[in-house]
Amino acid sequence: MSLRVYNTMSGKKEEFQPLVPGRVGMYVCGVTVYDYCHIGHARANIVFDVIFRYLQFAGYETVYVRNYTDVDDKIINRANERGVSSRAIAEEFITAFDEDMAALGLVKPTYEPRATEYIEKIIEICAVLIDKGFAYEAGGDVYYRVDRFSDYLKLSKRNMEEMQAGARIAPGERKENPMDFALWKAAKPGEPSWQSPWGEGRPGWHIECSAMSSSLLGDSFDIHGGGRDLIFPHHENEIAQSEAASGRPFAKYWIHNGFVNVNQEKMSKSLGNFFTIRDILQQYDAEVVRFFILTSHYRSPIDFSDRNLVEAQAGLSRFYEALLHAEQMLAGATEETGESTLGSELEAKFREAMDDDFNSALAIGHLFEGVRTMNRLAGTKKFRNKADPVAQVRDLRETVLSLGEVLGLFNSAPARWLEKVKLAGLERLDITREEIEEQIAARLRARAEKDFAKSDEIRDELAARGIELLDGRDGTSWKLNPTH
RNA sequence: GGCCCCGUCGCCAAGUGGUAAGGCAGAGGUCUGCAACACCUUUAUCACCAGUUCGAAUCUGGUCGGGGCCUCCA
Repeated sequence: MSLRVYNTMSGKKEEFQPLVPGRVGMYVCGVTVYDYCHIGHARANIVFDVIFRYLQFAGYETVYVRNYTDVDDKIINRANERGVSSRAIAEEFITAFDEDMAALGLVKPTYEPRATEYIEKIIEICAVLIDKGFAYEAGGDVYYRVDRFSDYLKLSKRNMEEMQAGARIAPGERKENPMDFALWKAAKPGEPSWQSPWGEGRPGWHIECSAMSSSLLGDSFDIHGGGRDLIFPHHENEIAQSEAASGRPFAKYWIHNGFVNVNQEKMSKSLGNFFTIRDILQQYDAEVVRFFILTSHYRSPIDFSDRNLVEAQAGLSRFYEALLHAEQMLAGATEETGESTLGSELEAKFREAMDDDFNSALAIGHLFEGVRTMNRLAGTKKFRNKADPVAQVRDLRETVLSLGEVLGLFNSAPARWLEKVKLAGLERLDITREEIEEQIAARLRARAEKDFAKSDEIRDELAARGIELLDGRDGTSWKLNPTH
């Protein structure tokens, strides 16, 4: 089975064949660093984090580039509002971004370039484009001449006439055509600027990605990713710049992730349903957020809501509880001679799912089935003395863990993770662990005296407050009712 | 207006021609003092209509409903 990916350019799933066999170059548009990241950024970055991990797992030597846009109108505006330099704003939010991504458990890309580190390359591309007639200078600005690039709009499949009907030239711009876009902007007072053949100025938004991708991955590379909203104009313009400048095809596969809605509505500041990653991690475990995102296909829209997150937590807990149980059962196992093929069977299904355009939702479905098998085996009578079941549970546990690693899941020690989620939930329920333990002790006394009425009363009271008691061989433990 | 996407069990969500994965919730059972956990069993013909086909949730056309992009945006 080989990898197939959905390519926005063709609108179809295609056989994945990298330019150089066994190697992949992937460029993903990062963020403009002027504010904290929101749940939408979390999704995009988690999606490409998993694609990166899976490509490596599938044996591709992968170079992953994700940039920081650290010079931009929004950064400048924010800097002016606060009366600090735009560089200070950029630094502040690059640090915040790094913290957020680390909190979400993302691996580091191979390269994380900043636009301002590639000014020379940007100027070079602008000059080449002017040379070739694809761009022109006007009053210190440099614009891309859209009419000259016959493949323009091939990615977004839009219609030039229609687009022009609605396009306007903003005051101060000196465009030949309203559809032309800025490659270089003449400096205004107080703005960060660099010396160029056209005077002091700064790069436009799109050119930086052309500069960084060609510098780090070459003129042609395999995968270019980002959110759906970047298809037009950003990615369309990148294609126009890069292909016109190099005369060679730009990215081979275009991968775009779907949006995040909040309670069925588009997320926006005006609706007040705008959540930063920081907000969310106050309330939910990072792995729950990741799990939630990966249980839908990356191209589908997803709905961020309390109900959905609570469900995700219940699902992830099922994995950790099974992992914990398997660990405990294995700890006392005496048989070492059994055999198992269950792990490799599970891995084959997992690969098949992920090979089909990174279908993480299906892959997780297979993992759930693996968990059920594992639970069933570990629950058989005299389990510890049975050679094959012991080997099978051990095999499944290791496989679930290693495949989970590809998705960035199950990284925590099960007991610790379950404990952490439990304690976090307690704060919300307004009950302390001491209180619960006192109640458990009281109930145990009642049970010892066979006063089951009292015992049940205590249990029901706790249940009403969201705490479920579990009587086990080694005494009574408790857990939170996730749907309480 | 242009381009694009979606409508699968109470909820979430896979499935793009061969007769509907998985999770949550629910029901019955095993276990349990009774429960919970875990396990077993169980719950859909895929918005609607008309076509194509031996055969369609999957293809085509239409209807209804929802959403996105077209201005900065993951």
